[in-house]
Amino acid sequence: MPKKSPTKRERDPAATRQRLIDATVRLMLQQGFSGTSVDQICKEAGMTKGGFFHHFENKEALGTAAVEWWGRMGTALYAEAWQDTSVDPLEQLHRMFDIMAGFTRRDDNPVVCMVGMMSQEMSATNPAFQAACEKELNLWTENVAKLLTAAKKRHKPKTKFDPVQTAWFLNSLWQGSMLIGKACRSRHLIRDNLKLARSYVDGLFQAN
Amino acid sequence: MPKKSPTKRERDPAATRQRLIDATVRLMLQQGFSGTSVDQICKEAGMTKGGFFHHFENKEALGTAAVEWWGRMGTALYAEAWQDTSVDPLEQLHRMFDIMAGFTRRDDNPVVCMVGMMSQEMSATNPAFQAACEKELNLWTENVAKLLTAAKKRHKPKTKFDPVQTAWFLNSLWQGSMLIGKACRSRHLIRDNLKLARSYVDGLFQAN
DNA sequence: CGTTACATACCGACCGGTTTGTATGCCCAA
DNA sequence: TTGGGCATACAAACCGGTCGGTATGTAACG
Repeated sequence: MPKKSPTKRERDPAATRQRLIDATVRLMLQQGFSGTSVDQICKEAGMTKGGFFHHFENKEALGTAAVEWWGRMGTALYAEAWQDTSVDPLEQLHRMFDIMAGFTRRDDNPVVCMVGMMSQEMSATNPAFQAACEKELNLWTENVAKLLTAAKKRHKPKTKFDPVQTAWFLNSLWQGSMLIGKACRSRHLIRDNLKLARSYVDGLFQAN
Repeated sequence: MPKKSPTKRERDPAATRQRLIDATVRLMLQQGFSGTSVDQICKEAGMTKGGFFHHFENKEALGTAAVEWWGRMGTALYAEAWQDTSVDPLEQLHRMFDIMAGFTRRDDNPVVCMVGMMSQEMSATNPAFQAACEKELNLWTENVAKLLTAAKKRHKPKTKFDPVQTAWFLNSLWQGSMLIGKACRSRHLIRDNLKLARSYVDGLFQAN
């Protein structure tokens, strides 16, 4: 936060560190973890190798930092839907679906999840990445499960269902949608799946 | 199918090629594509670099061959459910879910899909891989869509639904289940999702 | 049938370039 | 002046891919 010299190049280690993470996220979403080199990351961040290894012990540390940052950014994006407990929890879920559908309308970057990518590529061999990904996936699921539980209290469920199990169901569907959307180069497919997911959730409860 | 020498045959190029593909699949399921080196593949297949590049133009060619082989193996595994058109198509779908659930009970290797992994890791940068993965995912969806269409004729649908769209929904759910199952090291989760998927499909049609 | 000529299958050393990571020193703010 | 932020230079392993060579199977020809 200290800003002193207006002209000279600023030394802001926290910002530099974040620049490295941003660059990593940008590159990893495109090429995966193994496919992205430290040199490339440094270049993207306007930094040299020496500077990089000053901030991160190794490439793996950067990877976990990137996953954690992705998780924080994600919860921030979903916050609008998750945090406003004044509205009907079912409405909160609807808002969440709207946010997810909104991702498909942003042309700036593809609809992908770094956690999902990292899981597929690395979690079988790298325990640190596996744990980091599991944590983020758990977080998402917990939030959705909470909403489902709350919705269950407000609305009579049409049939019995377990909120946690259903939340994992929705998370899986979401991750799989992004996966297939990427392979088939189709945002439309993702949107269709979200529609079906929405009506699936609605169908859990009785009308009105 | 040329079969000449009845005795032991040292040189069997087709088998050698397959050995390389098998080794690739085995390693890639664990470490991904970029994470697996040609040297490693050769060692796993009991082969040398020179021999390898006699059979495949480059690493990418091997990758696409592996994806194609995975697709063929997959359709062979699902064949029992997909091909027996004598039974009720809804029953065919049930059998398919049983086959999928069966994957979670085989302790020999984790419940993962090479196409899904390849999609996440490579399809954004490598058009050949992207096309290969898209093709295999399309195949799976087409088969499921066919069954749903047939089921629609035999049973009255409870509400309107598009078989193709629903097939993509199920494919996404399946891929996402394997993804999350890997990250969370849980076969149980996959099984739960399959159960929900099964009742989702059942719920599309009227009872009886 | 036997020899020769050639194509195919495979080997393993090697190449240029890239990888992650280290050692060291400059530069600027406190 | 001192210590943290960052750059330069370099190391050592590893990468995909090439190349010369060898072993083996096959077909033509006498």
